[in-house]
Amino acid sequence: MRSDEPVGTARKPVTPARKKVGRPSRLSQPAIVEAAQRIVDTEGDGSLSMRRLARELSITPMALYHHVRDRDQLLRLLLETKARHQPRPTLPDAPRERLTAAAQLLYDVLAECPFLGEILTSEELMNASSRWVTEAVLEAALGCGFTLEEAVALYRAVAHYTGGELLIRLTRERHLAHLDHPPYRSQAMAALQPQTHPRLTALADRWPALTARDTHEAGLEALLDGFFRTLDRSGPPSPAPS
Amino acid sequence: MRSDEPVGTARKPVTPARKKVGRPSRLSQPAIVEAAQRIVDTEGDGSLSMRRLARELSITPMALYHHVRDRDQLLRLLLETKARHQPRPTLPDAPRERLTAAAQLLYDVLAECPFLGEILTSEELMNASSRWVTEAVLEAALGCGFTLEEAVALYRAVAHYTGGELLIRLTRERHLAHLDHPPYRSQAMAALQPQTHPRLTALADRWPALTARDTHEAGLEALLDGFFRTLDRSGPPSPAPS
DNA sequence: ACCTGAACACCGTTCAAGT
DNA sequence: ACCTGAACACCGTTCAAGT
Repeated sequence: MRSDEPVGTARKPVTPARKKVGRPSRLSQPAIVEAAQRIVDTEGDGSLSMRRLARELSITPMALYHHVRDRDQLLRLLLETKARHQPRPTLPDAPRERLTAAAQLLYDVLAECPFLGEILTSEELMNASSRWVTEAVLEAALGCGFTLEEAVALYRAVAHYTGGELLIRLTRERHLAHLDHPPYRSQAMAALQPQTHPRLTALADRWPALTARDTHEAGLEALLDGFFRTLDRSGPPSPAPS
Repeated sequence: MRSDEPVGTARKPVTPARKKVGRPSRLSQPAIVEAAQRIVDTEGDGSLSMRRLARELSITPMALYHHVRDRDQLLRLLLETKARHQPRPTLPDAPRERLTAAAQLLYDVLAECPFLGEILTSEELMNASSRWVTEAVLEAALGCGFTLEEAVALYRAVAHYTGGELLIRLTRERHLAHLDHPPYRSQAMAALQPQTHPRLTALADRWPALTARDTHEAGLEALLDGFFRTLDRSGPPSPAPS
């Protein structure tokens, strides 16, 4: 609920406490964002076009451009609004657990945004995501004893890992949904020659089961573990052997 | 060069050793893919549309659909061709170094594909990427003593991390290229309140420098380190404490 | 079998004009 | 200031017809 970020300002958001009481000029940035969210929820993010959105609001497509610079800005607005209204759980106090929870939070927040792939096509993940999640991860990392540089590097690694996982999973699900011909993977797997791809062919029939498992948490844990190893090395004595 | 995968088959690739000598019916899947690659190289992947491609080949857009099922297949074809022709360096023999090199290879191969984001919108990274890279990572992981399950989990974590990094970096660069208004990040950063976002505001001016650094290898190393830690725990005695 | 032409159902955005 | 209408320059793809 707190008004946390600007983002808006196509020209001027204005909204001067309402005109009087009559018609508050109908259109407003929040109203647009809300309508956009409605479309995404009911028809999927593939249906969210400026024209479709205008139709939803019963206005001309061009009217939108008075409250929003372009489609990119609309998508960012959408993600930020979502992130702002996301519940903010209290994180554990123990440093290591706090960091894990904060990193997991990034996943949870971003997972709410099926149009994430489109955002990525227009800006970085960190900008797109809500700043409070970033803040939580940095804070937790510093609390673990990482330096500023290390904390930022850690944040970025977590963001890349998380973003990659989500993008791949989301698009995979979307794709499988409306598919008539058998998934491309089956064909590709079936055509592998054992002599050039021994492990893949050996794995072929178990691959679907193996990749269906949710390994996000395990991978995240490994990633954080790896960063903690560098901490252990530099933290105690021993001035780095090699 | 070796013909490694099928992928093709819109209806039938045919190409019956050439008609005789006259005109080999002009259009062919390889020719289409090559033209597409030319467009991507010279005009960027944003320009690669079926219509633009048809213009490049001086044919009707619809003629393409005789050799390629749809735009999705064309993109996959493009990535596979690229991956197939990519040099295949000999990896080090030492297991750990071999795994690191194989994982790095995934990055190198995928980095060659600016249209990667579009592929992701249509299939998984592993399918899209060349199978030989996957094979190399699995082989290296097994050589390190991981089980099949662990090796697949490791591969997936590496793929997600790599995919996320590349997607974010690629789209960031593309975006910065044609940008008139100041990047969104500056605005967003400038508007942060110190009381709610103390570390981010403290970092604000150093952020560009910190995020410009290439931290891919460090993060990858950390991720692999983390997986090796689980190995150390289960490998020697001690039947898992908790 | 391979290709064309016309059409369908869309896009994001600019520009000039209305109130 | 806020919105409309018409237009520009595109998309991917289907369908019926030509050779």
